[in-house]
Amino acid sequence: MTTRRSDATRAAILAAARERFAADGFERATIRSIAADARIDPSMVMRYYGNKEGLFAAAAEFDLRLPDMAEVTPGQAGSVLVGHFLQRWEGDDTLLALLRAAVTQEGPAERIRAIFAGQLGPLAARLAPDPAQAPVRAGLVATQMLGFALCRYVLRLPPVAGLERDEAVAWLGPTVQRYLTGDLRALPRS
Amino acid sequence: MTTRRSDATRAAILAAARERFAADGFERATIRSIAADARIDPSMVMRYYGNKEGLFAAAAEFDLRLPDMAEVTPGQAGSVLVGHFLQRWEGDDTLLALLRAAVTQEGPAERIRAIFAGQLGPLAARLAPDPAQAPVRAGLVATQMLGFALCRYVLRLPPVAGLERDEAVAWLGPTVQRYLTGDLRALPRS
DNA sequence: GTCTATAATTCGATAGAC
DNA sequence: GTCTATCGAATTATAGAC
Repeated sequence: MTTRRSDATRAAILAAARERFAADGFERATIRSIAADARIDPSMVMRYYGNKEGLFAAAAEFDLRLPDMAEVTPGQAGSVLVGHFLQRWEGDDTLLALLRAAVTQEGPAERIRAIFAGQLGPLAARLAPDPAQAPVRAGLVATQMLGFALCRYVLRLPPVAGLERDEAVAWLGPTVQRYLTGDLRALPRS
Repeated sequence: MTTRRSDATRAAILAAARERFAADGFERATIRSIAADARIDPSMVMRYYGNKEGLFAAAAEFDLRLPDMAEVTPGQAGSVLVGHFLQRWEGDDTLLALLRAAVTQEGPAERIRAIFAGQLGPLAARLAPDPAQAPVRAGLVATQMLGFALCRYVLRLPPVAGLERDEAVAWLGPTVQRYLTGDLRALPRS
């Protein structure tokens, strides 16, 4: 029994949940509104996912799908990564839902920590001059990428929200590159 | 009548509000809990601030107190600014309250936009090679500083939360420096 | 100024018919 | 599987006594 008759309904619920959680955050997104969007009864949500936290957990499964850096020139890793992040962020509501929820809920915060440590960490470990620095380097990349997403998609700071994608890559790429592979003592030319 | 007998009470309410909003976010921080912390009756909060939004607005007044960069070598602006931000963030709950609330409330989001545009923008205008680029440069600085605060104080990503202040300045300083004064085409050495 | 009492909503969650 | 009805809890906000 790999497929159930209710799979379509469950998928509709998750899609609506991702949209609502992304747009409103965890508290303000209500089970009632999610059910209305999915055109099903609110009690179905409880039946399938137990409670609101269970629904969020199911809706917030996420894979960064980081590109294989084997075919990328080491010096281009920063730009490639920034471009990938922007694409990943704009094509899917999940990261936005996760970010909005993580600010007030411990569960989603832990999920974000797991995603960045578990998926970005290994990439940093392969690129960093000293593998022992990988966690810090991955963390620094997270500060810049999450900060950019925060300002662009959540706070909508006009100058940041208005950047074209290639402008964003041009500005953030070197930053991420330095966090991944740069020497702490090698300061950029002013 | 520049002072009122109720000023002490009002100040106690605002201090408690900042703590609760910073720790719990806008929705989960309740007027009841804030009043309990301030050891006054919940109805006093309504009397003084009208409603929950009015209370938040009063509690979230904030001045970045950016240092006068006149006495700083232009090349040190990034590090000085990063150090100042960290200090400002750790000594006051207001920015944390503002960030947590801004993720789900439009009012606080607008407040953050105003703070960064109105206070960081002018500084960027004086330091940027081309004043026309000042808004974008200030916005980029915001992405890095807010992203760092998000990862360190809200999400508590271990590698970021564990950084010493001077380590943070050493990593972020050059990034902010480049956003403020760097040439887009001058990439840092890898 | 301060407090009690309560109105008015809203929401998560449950019980149970069909 | 689907829906109705509703419970129980929590919250903002108001009215009014003292």
